[in-house]
Amino acid sequence: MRKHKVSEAVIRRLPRYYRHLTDLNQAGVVRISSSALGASMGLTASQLRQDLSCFGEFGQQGYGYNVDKLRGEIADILGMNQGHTAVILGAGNLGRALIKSFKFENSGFRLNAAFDILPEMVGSTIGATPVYHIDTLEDYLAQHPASVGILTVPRQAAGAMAERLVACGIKGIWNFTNTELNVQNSAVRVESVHFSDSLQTLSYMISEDV
Amino acid sequence: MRKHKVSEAVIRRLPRYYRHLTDLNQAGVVRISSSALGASMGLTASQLRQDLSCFGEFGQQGYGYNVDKLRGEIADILGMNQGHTAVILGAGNLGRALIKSFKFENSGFRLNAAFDILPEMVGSTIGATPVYHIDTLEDYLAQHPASVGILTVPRQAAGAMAERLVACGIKGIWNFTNTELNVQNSAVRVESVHFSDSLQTLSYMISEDV
DNA sequence: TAGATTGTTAATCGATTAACAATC
DNA sequence: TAGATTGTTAATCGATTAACAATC
Repeated sequence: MRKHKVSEAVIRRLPRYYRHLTDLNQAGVVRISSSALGASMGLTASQLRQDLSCFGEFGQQGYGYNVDKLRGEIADILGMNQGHTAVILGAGNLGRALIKSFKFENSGFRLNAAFDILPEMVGSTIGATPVYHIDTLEDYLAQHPASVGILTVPRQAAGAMAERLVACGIKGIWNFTNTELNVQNSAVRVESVHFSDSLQTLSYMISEDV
Repeated sequence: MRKHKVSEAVIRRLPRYYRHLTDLNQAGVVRISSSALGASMGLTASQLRQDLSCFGEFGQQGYGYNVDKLRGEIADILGMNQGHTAVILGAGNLGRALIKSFKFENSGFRLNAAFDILPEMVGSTIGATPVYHIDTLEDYLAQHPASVGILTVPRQAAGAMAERLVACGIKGIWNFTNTELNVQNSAVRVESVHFSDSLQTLSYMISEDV
């Protein structure tokens, strides 16, 4: 499906396309042109067509794109239909918020289990997610392989936990700790959500010139 | 301080520089060259020097950069010393996690208040942050202007809440709702944290070609 | 059919990298 | 002083935009 190496800029726009197409779909819109979709997203029609052309031909001359079909294609491209699974390490405030509120299914994931170290957490259930002791991580993953490990542990624990996940054969790490993880195994992909980077960027944008 | 229009790519690297310099500082490193810092971050020395040159001259030939001084300069550039304040709208799971765990001070912010609609939340205190009823938002902000409004409300409420914040003269919105906010007032900057975009990007990276 | 809109090739623009004189 | 490393100018590379033949 991927014709050649796709640039990161393109990849990071795919989830946005998917989000807008989902909205359009729910609003009952059946077809849309590249110029209409682009305009609503602040992109040129050219860019949108160029982006999609990395993966195939999804439109029809004179008509545009079928919203539902294109949405499905992008879901496929993003790997949302590959039955990915996840485990989360750290059931602190942020971990619990993700477990309780984040819709993993909407991104094609199933959250299998959480791991923590606190006796009062271990053995409990958050939503439908069981919490196990972090000592049992290796045993658990050997039985139930996961695609992604989510890191919501304290900063100091991040490196060690990442290593253990990699050793367990995880494919990707979704990193919420405020560190740059240096994962040796280059087959393992790391995607970080850095709250402070985001807030500081906003800070720059609203600040007075010094 | 800013010589000309600085590209977004450069701006988004600044918080990373700041983070690495903070780590170096805490590790007791006093000076660093552009090539050493670049290498540790996966950037070329050229890029790093080019980036910094947008804002001034912070290094010394034959020596490199003083870690602590450069860290301070970047903090200034990011507006971290401008006494920014924030209020948070929505004290649900994610809102509470941010209130309890996110170190606003480390990014130069003070979180003044939270707003929610639930009777059992209103009047309480989370950490040191008081929770008020959302109906009192306008009154409160008139008394205590805030630089940034943080949106951790449900998706459906996002648009209306954004409008109210803008009407109150907020400068920026830190958006955690899974929507693209269409803020009319172009002076108001929106910075979004889209969890699902991030996870879907990771999904793409770990997925098999279709 | 005529109008609309695609996918793609070529042109432009911007960002990254390389090179080097200046100098600590 | 000699070696190291900066800030900046020029060269390269990549991403975005424009243009257009193909065709629904």
